[in-house]
Amino acid sequence: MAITIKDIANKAGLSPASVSRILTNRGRFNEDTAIRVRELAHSMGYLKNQSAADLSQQKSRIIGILVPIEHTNFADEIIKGMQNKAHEFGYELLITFIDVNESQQIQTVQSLLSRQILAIFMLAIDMSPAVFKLLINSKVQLLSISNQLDSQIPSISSDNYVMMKKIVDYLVSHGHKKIALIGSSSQFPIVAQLRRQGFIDGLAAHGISYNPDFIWGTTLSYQTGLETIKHFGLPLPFTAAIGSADIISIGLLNSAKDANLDIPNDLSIISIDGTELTQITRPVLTTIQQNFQLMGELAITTLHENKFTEEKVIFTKTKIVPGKTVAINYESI
Amino acid sequence: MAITIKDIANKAGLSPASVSRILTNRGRFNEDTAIRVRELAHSMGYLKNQSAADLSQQKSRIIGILVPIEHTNFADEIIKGMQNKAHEFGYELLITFIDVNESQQIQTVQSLLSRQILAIFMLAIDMSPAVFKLLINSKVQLLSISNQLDSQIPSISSDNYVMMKKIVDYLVSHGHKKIALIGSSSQFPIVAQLRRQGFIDGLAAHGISYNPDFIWGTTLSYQTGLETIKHFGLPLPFTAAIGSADIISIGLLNSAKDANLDIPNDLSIISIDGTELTQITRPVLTTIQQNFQLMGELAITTLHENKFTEEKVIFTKTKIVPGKTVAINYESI
DNA sequence: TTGAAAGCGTTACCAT
DNA sequence: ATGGTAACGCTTTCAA
Repeated sequence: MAITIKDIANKAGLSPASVSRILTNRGRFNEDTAIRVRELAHSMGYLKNQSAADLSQQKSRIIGILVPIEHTNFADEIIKGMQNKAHEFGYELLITFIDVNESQQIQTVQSLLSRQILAIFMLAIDMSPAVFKLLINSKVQLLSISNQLDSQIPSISSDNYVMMKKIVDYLVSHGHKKIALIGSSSQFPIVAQLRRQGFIDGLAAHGISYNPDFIWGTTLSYQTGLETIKHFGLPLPFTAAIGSADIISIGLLNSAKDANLDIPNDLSIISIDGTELTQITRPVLTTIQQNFQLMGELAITTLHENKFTEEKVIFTKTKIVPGKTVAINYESI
Repeated sequence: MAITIKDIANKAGLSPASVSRILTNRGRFNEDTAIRVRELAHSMGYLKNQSAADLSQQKSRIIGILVPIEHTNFADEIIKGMQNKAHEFGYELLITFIDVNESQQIQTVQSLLSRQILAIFMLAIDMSPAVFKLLINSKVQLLSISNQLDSQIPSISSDNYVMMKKIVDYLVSHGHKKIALIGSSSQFPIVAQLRRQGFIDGLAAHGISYNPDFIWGTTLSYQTGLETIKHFGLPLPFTAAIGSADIISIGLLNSAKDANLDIPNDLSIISIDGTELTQITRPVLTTIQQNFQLMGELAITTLHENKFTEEKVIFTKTKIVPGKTVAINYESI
């Protein structure tokens, strides 16, 4: 049987109430006895029973994190950012991987909900309607990170529309006019829509009308990148391509190599995300880097400061990190 | 206020005890009333308060997973395997990332321990002594995955000694006699020791005496791989190198490319782990693949069947997956 | 098959 | 500053 507050109270000649106040630093108590109690607790090897505390307080300090099981590597960076701040403010992160199986999703979410969770953060996830309903009804604080969902649910992400315009500006300033967007042609997530619109508007701002065929590929996968060259055939009808995720860009790079293309002279590539994965390719990828770690930190601090009622949509900055995969296109100049 | 068992009991004209028995499928009850109660619970939107249940039972179904924050990507595969089985048996996984900061490690472990956890699984982790002591004293079931610790603690991993001999056999059968081992020269983890010994004994079995200088690199990092060529200088004194982790092998591959070496003709590379990362390089890496997903599944099933008292060390099989980075070394034939 | 009641460990209110 | 005690929601033993 483990040591309880009662045991400490007995040994200290105090009531459980006092010990509780001291150990949680709540309410009034004498600092001298406090020192004694803390000492005692430590020497007796006391460990708080968090279930009892949660039950008593009808709430916990747990934040549930939903991560897609096929998670892109940037999820780790977001979690890292959250972890830093969570530790600082005394939150616990309950990380759960969810897969596409809806019944499993529901079970997972319910098991989170049954612990009087403080909030649920969703990483790059598009919910199925059933799960969505479950979450909405649960009244816990929701937050979508690196993706935007319903406008009701607060989100932290990059401004995908603006980001895409920045990318187009960058490529156009390097002489590119025929540009492809790979991996953002699906209807969901909303991020894909925003990116498409930013892409189209970005081109239009330079007086370039976009070619619908150049928006291709539905999934953010290596395979999508790998199939790009084959899909369009040689010679490629564009001089630059935007990979909607690092793993796509790597696939694209590899398929270009397999087709004996010279990167960046035969094809310029710029990658969205800019995780460390982009540093291990040859040539090193030019990217627009999202600040995932900051997203994670903001998620926690904003929750902690209870700011989600005021700010529904929070953007973090992106920056272009030049690598060796974008060349100047002299032909069009 | 959320719906409780009492609310259901009232509405059903039963006692809380009966409702509890029905909802948990424990003890005896009338199947007809059971159907009614389950129906009622569902329609009222009942959600079990798990903290209360854990408190009452003085235990939980939570398994704590400790993952190094700089985790290699195979951690995801292990977790995936665990997740499958955990779902099947009704366990909850509480995944926590721990970093090198010891005080943070202690806090993390304590927060796990304060939830009457069922077991703690450690992924590729070497504990600091303080944390180790904490865990040992806690009496929870411990398990080390993909690493071996103290012989007291059960582990699931590949047989690193045998694996290394297999690698050596493979390289020798391809005509290599001068072989380097990159990234396993540190004292810890124990895995590194086992690999070194397997390497030395594997060579000895072929009558090759090993060159201590060829065991180089302490960390399992990209950087280690990247610095290998520079460290040894050109021409390389060996014809084949073993990367102790995929990320090392990729670094090695890149530094070889940067030095204008022709892989595999100027240098053969074989990588340990064989995660999907090895498929996105050019040329594709030859690897010895560990079965991480199976490790994860075995972790859960062995716990579930309470077999850890019988079997302390469980090995999963490894297999060589040929890529394009090992060539036959004709010179030595 | 069902119910009453005690108990899990902590917290918080109200007294003192 | 400290103590007594009810309460949190669920489980379990024992009795009916």
